[in-house]
Amino acid sequence: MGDTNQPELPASMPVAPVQDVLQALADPVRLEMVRRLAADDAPVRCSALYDDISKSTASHHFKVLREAGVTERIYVDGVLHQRLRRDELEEALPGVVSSVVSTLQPT
Amino acid sequence: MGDTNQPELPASMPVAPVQDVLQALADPVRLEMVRRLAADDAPVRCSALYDDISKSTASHHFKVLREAGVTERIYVDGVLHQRLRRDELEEALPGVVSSVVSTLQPT
DNA sequence: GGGCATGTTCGATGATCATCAAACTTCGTG
DNA sequence: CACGAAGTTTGATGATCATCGAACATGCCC
Repeated sequence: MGDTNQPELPASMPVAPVQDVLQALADPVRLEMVRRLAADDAPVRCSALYDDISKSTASHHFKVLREAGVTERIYVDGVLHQRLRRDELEEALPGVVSSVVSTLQPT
Repeated sequence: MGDTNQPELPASMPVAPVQDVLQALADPVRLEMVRRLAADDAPVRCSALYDDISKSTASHHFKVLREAGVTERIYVDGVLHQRLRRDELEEALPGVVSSVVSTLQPT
């Protein structure tokens, strides 16, 4: 019917308590994911968010980020993407995302 | 001579890379310590920064915070205190401390 | 429908880390 | 100087978590 053929996805979590958000960001792999998400400021294909780890590990990190309310999943042209929930995060923890994301990465 | 009889303490670390700061803050015990430090905005006696954990555990957490450049040790009247390095943190990661500290704690 | 690509879930394994008690250091005080 | 208070260090233990491969789910395309 009016079905756009986009698969249904569970509703996004609210942004979790600071503790959990910090924990989510405090992992190098996840921080890099968030950096890449922030760089585009648009939904990004999952596979573009990591290198050198297995799909299952990546999926695990997606889950952690999602359950902390940092990201959400959306379909774009039938392809799963991750989106950084900038506005919600800015409201819950003003300054944190931009600060964390804009810092130079140590070698 | 001009010696104030204050014991010497090693110089403070520079604020560590974001990764390490986040890791330091991403522990409930340490976050509570930082909250108490921020509440006073002045050096605080070590023993006033925690309850329900052993001295050795507390000392471990102090070390983590210190090595991330989040806190430093100073002597006040011959008594060891911890101080939150607000200014340095604000410069390195603007908004993070105030955001993290001012959030309501979940029960 | 069959095959392929892309993510997720599950179970197991190894590494990291929070925790503690005990021994040690250091300072202040009687 | 001996004692006590306050932190630190060390070594051990248990819990948490990042990682992987294998099996499963889902959507796309020929």
